[in-house]
Amino acid sequence: MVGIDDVARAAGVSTATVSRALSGRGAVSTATRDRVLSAAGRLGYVVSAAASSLATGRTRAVGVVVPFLDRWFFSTVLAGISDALVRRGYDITLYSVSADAAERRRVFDDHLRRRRIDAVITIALELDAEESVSLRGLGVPIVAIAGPHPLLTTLTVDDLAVGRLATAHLLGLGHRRLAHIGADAVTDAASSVPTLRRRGFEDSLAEAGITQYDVEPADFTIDGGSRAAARLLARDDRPTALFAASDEMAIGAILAARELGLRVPDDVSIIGVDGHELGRWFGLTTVDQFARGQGERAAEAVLSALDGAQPAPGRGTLPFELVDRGSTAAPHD
Amino acid sequence: MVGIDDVARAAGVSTATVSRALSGRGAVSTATRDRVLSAAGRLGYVVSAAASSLATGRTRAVGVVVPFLDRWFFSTVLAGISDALVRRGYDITLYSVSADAAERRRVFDDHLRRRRIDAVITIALELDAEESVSLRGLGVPIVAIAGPHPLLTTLTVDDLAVGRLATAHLLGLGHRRLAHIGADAVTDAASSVPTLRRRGFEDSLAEAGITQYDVEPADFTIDGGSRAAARLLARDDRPTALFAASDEMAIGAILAARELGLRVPDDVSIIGVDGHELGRWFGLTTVDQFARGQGERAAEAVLSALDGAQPAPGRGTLPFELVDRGSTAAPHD
DNA sequence: CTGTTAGCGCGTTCAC
DNA sequence: GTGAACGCGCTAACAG
Repeated sequence: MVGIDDVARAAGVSTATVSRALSGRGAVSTATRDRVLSAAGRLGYVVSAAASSLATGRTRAVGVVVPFLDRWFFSTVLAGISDALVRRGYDITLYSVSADAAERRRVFDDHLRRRRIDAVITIALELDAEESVSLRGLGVPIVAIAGPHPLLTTLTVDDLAVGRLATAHLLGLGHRRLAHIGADAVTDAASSVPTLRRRGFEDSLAEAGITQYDVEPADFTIDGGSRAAARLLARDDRPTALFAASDEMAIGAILAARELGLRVPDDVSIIGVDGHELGRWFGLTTVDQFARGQGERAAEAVLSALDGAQPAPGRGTLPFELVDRGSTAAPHD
Repeated sequence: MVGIDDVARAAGVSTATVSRALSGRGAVSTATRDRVLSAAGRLGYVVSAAASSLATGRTRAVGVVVPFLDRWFFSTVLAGISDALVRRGYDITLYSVSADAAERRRVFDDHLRRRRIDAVITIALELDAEESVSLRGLGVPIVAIAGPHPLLTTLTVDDLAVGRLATAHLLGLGHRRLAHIGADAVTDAASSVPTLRRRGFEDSLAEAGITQYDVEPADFTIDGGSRAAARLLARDDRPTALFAASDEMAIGAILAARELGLRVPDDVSIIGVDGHELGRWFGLTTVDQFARGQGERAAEAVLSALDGAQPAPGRGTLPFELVDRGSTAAPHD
C-alpha cells in the first residue's frame, strides 16, 4: 500500500511537497510538481481519505439522507445529485432512514455524526424537531430538497402553487366535481409537501366558489392511488376530475378508472404531479417538477456552500411546469 | 466537538479505557464500562470515522457501485443492501459509474482507492479487465451481483436457466413462433446477463427443434421494449409469443401490442424477467428474481466476509421463480 | 519554493 | 483491569 512518503522518495522531495503538489494548495515549482505527479502516477498513489480528513477536517463526501430508495422520485433525485457531485470529485454517503424510531435515532445520532461528510442533502424528509436540531448540530452545510423544516436551507418547488396550477387546469376545462388523492389530513404534517398540494387544491376550489369536493388519502404508490380512485369513482355522483398528488398515484387512478370501465379523459380527467417517465405511456397530464434537476441543483448548492458561499437565506425555488398529455379534457355532462 | 479525552475525563478514566469500553474490544470492568457509557451518552460522544479508521484500518462503510441509480432494478437492489447494512451499523458509499471512460477511470482509480470502504458490492456492472483488476487490488472483500466477471465472488441468478424457464413456459403453451427482446449481439459481452438470457432462449428453442426465431436488441427501458416489440409485431408472420429480458421491456411490449390493436395474451403472449412491481398492473407473467432479496443477500455476504468468513468459492446462486399473471396463453392458430 | 515539525483523534501495544 | 505512549498517514504552520 503506497503512501505519501513512497512518492516523496521516488520524486526526491519531502512529503509536504508531495502533499502540496497533489492537492494544489501551496506553491510548488512546475518542475517538481511534474516530478511528483509522475511519481504518484507511476506508483498508483491515492491519498488515504482517513488520514487526509483527519489532518484537514474535510472528507470530500456528502451525505444524502432519504426516506426511500426504491421510489421513482427519490432515486431520480439521487441520480441528479450523484451526477453533479461526481463531477466535482465528491463521494456520496447514503443514509436511508425508515420510519422506525430507533433506527432513525441511530442514523441521526450516530452515523451522521461520525464526521464522515462535509455536507448533507436531505430529500423530501420530514424531520421532527430533534432530528432537525441534530442535523444543524453537525456544523456542516445542509440543503433540504422539499423538506418542510424552516430551520434548514430548503430547495423546494412551491407546492401550494403546484396544487393550484393542477386544480386551475381542471377548473379551466370546466370541471366542477373534483376530488383529490394525496395527503392524509390526520397523519401528514401541516407544512408537508402532500398537505401543501392539497391546500393548493382546496384554495383554488374555494376561490372558484366550490365547496363540495372529496379528498382521499393515499400513500403515493400506484396501488394506493388505484384504491383511492376506485373509492372515489364508485360513487353515484362521482367526480369528473381527479387531481393526484403524485404521478404514481395518478397512474393508479388511470388503471382503476379503466377497470371500472371508465374512459380517460372522456369519463374522468386525471392529472398528477412529478414528471414520472411512465406518465408518457399513460398519456398522463402532470405538473412536472424535474426531479433530476432538483438533485443537481441541491448538489450545486452544497458545493457552493463548501466553496465558502453564504447559504441563500430562506428557500430556493425550483421550477415546475404543466405538461398536457391528454388525460384531462372538458367534462361531458 | 467532544472527543475521546472529554469522555475519559468525565468518566475519570484514561482514553484507552474509553476506547475499550465503547468498542467492546478488550476487558473492562462492568462498573467502569457503565461510567464510560453514561459519560459518552451524556456528552453525545461519537467516534470520529477518520481517526478510528486511521488507527484501525477499518471504516465501517461499504462501497456500492452501480451503473444506474434511476432504474427499478438497481434502486431496488440498493434498498435491500441498505436495509441489511444499516442494521449492522455500516454506512454506504455510493459510486455511480456511467459509460464515460474518463469518469469510470476516476471512480476506479481514485475514488474507490481512497480507503474509504471496507468492502465493495457491485450491481450488474460489466467490468473490463482493467477495472476488475483495479477492484481486486483494493484488497477488500468484493461481492458482485449479476456481474459477469469470473475473478470476483459473484452472486447471481442462473440467467441461462432464467432464459430457458421463460422460453419453456412459452413452448409448453404451444408457441412455435417466438421472438426475444434483449441483448444486442454486437455490443453485449458474451457472458453478460442479457446475453445469457438470450442464450437460454436460443438453447431451449434448439432443443425443441425450432430454428426460426427473431431477436430484437433493446436497451432495457419501457421505451426500447416498446419499439422492439413494434418492429416484431408489425411483420406478416409475427411471432405469437415474446420473451423480453426485463419487465420494463415486457411492459413496453404490452403497450406496443395494444397500440397495434393486438390483445395480450389472445393475439400475442408476453413474458418478462424481474418481478417489477408494475408488472402486476399489466397482468405481466414474469420470472421474478427478487431484486430486494438480492441486495440483502449481497450485503450479508460482504458482512460475513468482513467477519472473517472465507468467501464462498465460485458463484452463489440466487433464486428465481415463474410468476404467471396472465399475459401468456396458448396461441390461437 | 521547499523541508522540518507538530499535531489531527483514536486504537493499541506494553507495562503495571 | 487500567494507563502511558506510540503511531496510523497526512497537512499546515513555520523556517529557511
